Amino acid sequence: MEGWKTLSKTNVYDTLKERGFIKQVTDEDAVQAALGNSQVTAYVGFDPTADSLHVGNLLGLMALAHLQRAGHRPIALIGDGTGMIGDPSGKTEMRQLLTREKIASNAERINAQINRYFTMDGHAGFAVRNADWLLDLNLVEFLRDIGRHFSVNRMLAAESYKVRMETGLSFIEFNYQILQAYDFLKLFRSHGCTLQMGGDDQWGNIIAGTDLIRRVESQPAEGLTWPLLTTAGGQKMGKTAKGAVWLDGSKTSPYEYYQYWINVDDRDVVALLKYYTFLPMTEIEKLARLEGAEIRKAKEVLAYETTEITHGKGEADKAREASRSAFGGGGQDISAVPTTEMASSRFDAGVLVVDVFAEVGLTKSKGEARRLIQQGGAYVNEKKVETIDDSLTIANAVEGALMLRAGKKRYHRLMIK
RNA sequence: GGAGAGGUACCCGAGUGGCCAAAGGGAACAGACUGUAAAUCUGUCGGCGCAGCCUUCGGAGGUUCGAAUCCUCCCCUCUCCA
Repeated sequence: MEGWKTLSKTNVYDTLKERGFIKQVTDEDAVQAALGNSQVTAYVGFDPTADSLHVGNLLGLMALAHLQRAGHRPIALIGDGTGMIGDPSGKTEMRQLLTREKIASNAERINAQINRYFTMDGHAGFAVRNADWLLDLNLVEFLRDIGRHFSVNRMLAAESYKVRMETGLSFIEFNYQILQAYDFLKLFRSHGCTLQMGGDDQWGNIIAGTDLIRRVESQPAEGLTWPLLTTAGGQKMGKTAKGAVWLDGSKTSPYEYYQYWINVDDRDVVALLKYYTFLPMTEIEKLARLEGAEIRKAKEVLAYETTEITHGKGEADKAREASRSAFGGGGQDISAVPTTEMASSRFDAGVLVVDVFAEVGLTKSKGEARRLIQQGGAYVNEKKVETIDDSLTIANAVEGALMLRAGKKRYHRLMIK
């Protein structure tokens, strides 16, 4: 509480608003006043559907971090209880149910991951698991105490269930909202949590929670959503051809992570700087003034800052150097480029370039490698591979390594040992 | 449980005995143009020892010289009825 007074010079609500985090709010004046006058405990839920969070979850982490920086108390709720069911919001079909063990191990890893984004000392901020209170619920009791506050008519009318009304909605999914509302009530009671935040697809679920608290506790609770981000190209934020961009460095390397951000569409840069970095608005406005090829500088800032937030300064430096050296002069550090080792004996008789590209994962198959070469997109040490019969020997290596390139952007280093 | 519709490559979706490795679109990939951006144009887009061969059209069998296409059984999805 002491920290509150010293940190609260500006109202976080305004910060969130100018950075684009506000899409819908239950009661704007009330939320703004609360965040400006007192310490607020707020929560965001994270689903343990995978063993790592991805860029799509990052907005929630950023929002919580902003709150904590302003002296408020963030709670990260890991939905290992609701995860047993699967949130139908915005989905067109039933989500694959995960096993209990899988959810538990995912929750464990996500819990560890969240530490990176804000302090979770149990005091300034912390994580909770809803399995702790959901798994042992007694159905009949629950229906009497909580279920009676929900109107099926209203739930069915909700936008989030609309799509599913046509394709089918299972009973357990239909209950998801009730459980999420119950989570909010639970956190309200045990931790004085009065604000739930989430993506706009969560609006219905959040409202269900504030309504429930009003009904059973006769006290106000608020909710807030941020917009669901799509890139200028119409893609979901954080998705690439290969799938999600993960926050776990072993699933998406810091270098790949950096590359994801530097490759964003020009039109998205400014918005992304606001969402995904802590740079002051004045700084961002300066970057926003860049035009044409200069925009790349803003992208480099974006890539560096985001990589630092998720992977730390050391990795961010390495990724930046690797990126600079790979794309037009500058640094020397190529240690962040994906690397594979290969025994020198393999090179004695010469290895087909096609085999190497496929083996290293630069292409999915040898056929694809052949096509790549025929189309003139395969390079070894920056020299174009001319024919599909080309092979490599020790003589091609420079300081015991080969730099392979597929297309313009994908590099892979081959160490010979 | 009853009646009907359907399951085709990453996604959508044509094809209903040979001309089908399977139209078309989207996504993706490469090249040109660029700024590691966008747009546009061109090409590619199952695998391989690549003028040929192998494996695909929910699964397993069968008919046939020949099947994604016909038959049998099974699995799954959707709609209506109970």
